[in-house]
Amino acid sequence: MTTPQNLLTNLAQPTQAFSKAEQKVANAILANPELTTRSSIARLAQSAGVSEPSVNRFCKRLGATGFPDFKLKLALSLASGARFINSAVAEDDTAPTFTPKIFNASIHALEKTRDSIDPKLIHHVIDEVVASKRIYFFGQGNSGPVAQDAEFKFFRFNTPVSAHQDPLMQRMLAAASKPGDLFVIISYTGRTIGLVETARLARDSLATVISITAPASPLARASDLAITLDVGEDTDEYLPMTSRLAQLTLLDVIATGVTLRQGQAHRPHLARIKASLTSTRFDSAQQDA
Amino acid sequence: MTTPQNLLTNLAQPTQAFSKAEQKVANAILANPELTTRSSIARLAQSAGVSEPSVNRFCKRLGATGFPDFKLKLALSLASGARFINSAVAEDDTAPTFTPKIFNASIHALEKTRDSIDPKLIHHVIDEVVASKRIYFFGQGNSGPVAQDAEFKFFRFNTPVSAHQDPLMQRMLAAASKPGDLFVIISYTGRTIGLVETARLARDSLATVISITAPASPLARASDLAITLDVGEDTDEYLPMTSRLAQLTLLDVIATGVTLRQGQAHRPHLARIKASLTSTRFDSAQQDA
DNA sequence: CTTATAAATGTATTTTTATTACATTATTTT
DNA sequence: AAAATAATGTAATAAAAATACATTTATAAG
Repeated sequence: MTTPQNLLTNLAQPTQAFSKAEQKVANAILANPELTTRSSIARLAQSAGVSEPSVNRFCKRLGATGFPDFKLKLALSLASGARFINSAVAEDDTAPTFTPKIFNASIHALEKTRDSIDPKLIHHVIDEVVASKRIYFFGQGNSGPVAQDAEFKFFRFNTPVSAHQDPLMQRMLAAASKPGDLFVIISYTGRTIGLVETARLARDSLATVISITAPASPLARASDLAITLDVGEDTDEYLPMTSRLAQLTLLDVIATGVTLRQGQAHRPHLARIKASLTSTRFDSAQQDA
Repeated sequence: MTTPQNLLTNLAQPTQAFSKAEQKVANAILANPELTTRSSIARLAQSAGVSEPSVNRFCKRLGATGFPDFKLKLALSLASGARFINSAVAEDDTAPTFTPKIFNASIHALEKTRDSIDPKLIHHVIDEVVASKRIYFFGQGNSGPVAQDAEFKFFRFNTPVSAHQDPLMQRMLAAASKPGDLFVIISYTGRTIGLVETARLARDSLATVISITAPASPLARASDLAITLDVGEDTDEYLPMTSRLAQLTLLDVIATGVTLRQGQAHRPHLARIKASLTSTRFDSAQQDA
């Protein structure tokens, strides 16, 4: 997550204090980074119009132990798609250019989330889910569908589960809750007033509240456990979505954890659900997703 | 998307017809692939207990032009997280081990989708969306929340839009449709009987039908335009989800395309929506997602 | 405007690394 | 068991990279 990813972007930055020869090398690499990863030092030196030791020095200056190590890091940096990550969609983009940009932004968000998740917290969350007698998923606006998706996922377990998007219903359920009830509240900002109040109501009734939300937000503070997602810079000013993918994947992680915890015991239950769906299909017993 | 990703997995497969010396090389690499990417051929030969040419031959057998090329491909294969991709979640996994597995599976699915999307098709879809007078998003089961998410995304445009999960409502709307109506039908399998019939009904009424579904499925055939997603091997036998992420991202791509197409004209409309949400927040005008 | 100094770059050499040609050893087939 | 074939290793060669050192170029002080 440190050097490799930024190597290419580093090269391109005009702020870099490169000497003349080094700048030539940087330009030659930037002209065709892909090729550089398969070039010899002699070839690159020639195409840059400098001597071989200059290339070597360039590599060392950028933190590599030598030219081969530099090539390796360059290849890694290319593979991680760093080229696109910071490039927001622009006015003059067309389908072939903005499509990979959006996918890369999503991929990047998932990578970031993956690397920032604390497994111990996940473990605790799974504990709570397994211990609960009833689960409610709450979300408003864009997070509504995420809550609904979670309902489908968790329906597979024997614990009663439901998702709600209506603020009034959420409030009523929270007020009427009791110990053993688990509320999973999803909000990107963690600042939606209704949801924060709902969390407080539920905790007043001694129910458990887990939130999937922004770090240090009011909702995070109002929860027993908060899984905080900082998907970061909204380069994507048009329509934020990456956070939802992170939320969905996170819920999948939790659901998987619960499945593993329950072990073999619940397999028949799953098979029954699957079987109940086959009649609605043309053929193939595969699950709609 | 071909060799690099599979290199490591290839090595590990016992089905591979390796000679004795080659097997030793494979084992030595598998013992520490990360180190191998930075090793010389001599070092690897020694740690494998074979001669240098044996290592070289091994590399060529696996499709590389030589040892350096092999190292490059190996590094790439490591970077893409290939290690985890085919490793399904196992019974004895714990939070620290299955969490990255699930994230990697999702990331892989998005990468695969990104590389398989035809921008021309996206372009056509955007054409249809822009040309439509009314948009309906249909999904059932797990695809229901996806449709709902799409509704939120497309609500930002001036075209009336709604999402429906109820089969009866879907059927009624399709039957009552007219030219200028656009139906976007989301189904992972493309075999849900109700949705396929709905598509036919809509087309009978001269409405346009776009589906996001499986290749060569009944639904794909019943649509005017079909964006087919083959997220592939369901290693993830527990809870399929990767396809939904691909669908969501794809819808985001389309929505972005529409935004770009409409250009500046609709900016005030967006600003109005954003403003209407601020009063429901603790502070910060940020958008819930 | 020179001259000392330091920085940057290149040349030539050495060292390391990878590949090839060929000999030897195992393995299979008849 | 002998011939043929495949597999592997040894030794030589070629390629690549790094180093030491010379030369040039730039910079600053007098």
